[in-house]
Amino acid sequence: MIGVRSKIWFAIRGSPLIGQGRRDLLVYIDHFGSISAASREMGISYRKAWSSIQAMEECLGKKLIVRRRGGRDGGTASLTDVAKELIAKYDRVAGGLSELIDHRFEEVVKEQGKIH
Amino acid sequence: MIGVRSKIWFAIRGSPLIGQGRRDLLVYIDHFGSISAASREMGISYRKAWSSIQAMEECLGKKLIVRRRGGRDGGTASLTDVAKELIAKYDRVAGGLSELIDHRFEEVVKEQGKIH
DNA sequence: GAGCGTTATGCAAATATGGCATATCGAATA
DNA sequence: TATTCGATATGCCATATTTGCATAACGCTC
Repeated sequence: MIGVRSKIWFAIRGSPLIGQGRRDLLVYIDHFGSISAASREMGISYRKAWSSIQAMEECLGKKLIVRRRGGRDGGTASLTDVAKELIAKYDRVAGGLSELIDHRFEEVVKEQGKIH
Repeated sequence: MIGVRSKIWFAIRGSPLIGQGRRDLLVYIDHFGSISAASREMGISYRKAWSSIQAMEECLGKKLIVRRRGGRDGGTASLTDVAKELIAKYDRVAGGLSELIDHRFEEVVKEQGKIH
């Protein structure tokens, strides 16, 4: 019935840089080679994906995506080294945390009380 | 420059029940004896505090605050046992987590890389 | 029953979010 | 060099969420 949820994100001067959703977006772009394919696979609009990338790059002040317009396939996108480093660091900080929190939660909630 | 932030909250059927902000609000109400004094001390509007309480009670289906209107002081508010139990359980799940995350973050960020 | 400060709530303004439509681009192809 | 294609890029608007303002309702005290 009652459950626990959590979010973790990097921020610069209070503005969000990257969280789980944006991290996933970067990974998808890396895998599919374009922003549009990545957003399609994730089930989000291209507009949203593009806005997320824009926000990340503006926040960090560095390019995360190499964009190429034109070509037979219309264009492609790939990650910069900075983006790959960002993903790796985020994963190392956030990794396993939700499992840890879930475990703590089970310990606490299985006790007697008015809340179940 | 770059930092890490996190949130943890309890939810019921996807809708948020309690997070750090609402937890603090309950503690302030317990301490000051009224919703209005609590919101004043927290620097939030009474409207926001009231809405938060409403949302929590509706989500959980149990009363968290005993409200009394009228009287010399205009009215008072205090916590039910359910509210106290909720605070205690939240604290035991969320307690120390931000320190743990901060520690992990320092470990990761102090390494060499393009991101500082 | 008048006064007081609280609880309670409608409503509008401000802000954030998300989708639609369309312009723009440039390598490949003919 | 002109056409084609699918991707990138972006303005605009509808919707949802958040926030604050104003005010009503309450009931104990005096």
